[in-house]
Amino acid sequence: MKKEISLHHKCHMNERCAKYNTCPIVLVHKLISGKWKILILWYLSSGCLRFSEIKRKLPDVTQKMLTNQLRSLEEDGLINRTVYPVVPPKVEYSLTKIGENMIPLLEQMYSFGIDYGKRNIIEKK
Amino acid sequence: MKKEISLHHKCHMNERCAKYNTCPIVLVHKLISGKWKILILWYLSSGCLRFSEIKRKLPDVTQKMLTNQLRSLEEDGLINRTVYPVVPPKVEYSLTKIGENMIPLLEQMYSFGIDYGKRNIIEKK
DNA sequence: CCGGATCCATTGCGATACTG
DNA sequence: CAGTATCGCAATGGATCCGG
Repeated sequence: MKKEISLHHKCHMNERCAKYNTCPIVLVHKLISGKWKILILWYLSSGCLRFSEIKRKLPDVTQKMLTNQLRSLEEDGLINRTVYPVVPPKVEYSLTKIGENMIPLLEQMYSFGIDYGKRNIIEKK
Repeated sequence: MKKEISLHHKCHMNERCAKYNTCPIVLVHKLISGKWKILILWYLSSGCLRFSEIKRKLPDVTQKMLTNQLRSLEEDGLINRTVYPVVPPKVEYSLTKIGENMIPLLEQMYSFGIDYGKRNIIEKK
């Protein structure tokens, strides 16, 4: 652990992370720091969902914004978008192969969330 | 793994994640989805840094935005802000105990970033 | 009906200048 | 050095319309 930290402690100055633009953590940051991306990926980690189903799970997001986020995730190769030419229209979203690799990360976020919630109760927030 | 997924596949509908506002992943999302939070936490995971040092590592962030993000992280109990009453002013930031619990998560993001980068090279992007 | 595109009103953010 | 203050623009939300 200590050793792992030492490998990046001079981020932007060592061989693994020589430049800001090629730093892996900067890359991940760009992928998931969209306003709703983590939640979208999380919901899709259980299986594919329709547009309206995702929207229902995200009460605070506007339709336009959700469309933007889904398009961005699609461009980054994290989710698939499947359009069924039926009436009424049906569009399904699912994780790509690469997107599925993010599931352990999402699971760990979930665990941290539980831990964080407990600590904040203890520390009376 | 499959079992773990089954525990949240009805997120917002089961006992662990009954409501949007109490869902652990929503909580984590609020903590780290700020425009620069992941990167700030990552840089601080190697040790405390001064305001100007963080700024130097983030060429694209404005001073105002960096201040906002640091204040928000402080409010959420993820980082400490230490002011030294000297001239010129000196302010240091570091992870709190809770913030340190996020380091494994950040390490996993870093690993995913490396993996994602490799795959995109292979798939000629 | 569903997914998405369009038109404004509002908010947030960046650039710059200024201060303790 | 580490912020605040101010202003103008770009991103965002809400309502509406559209096409299948």
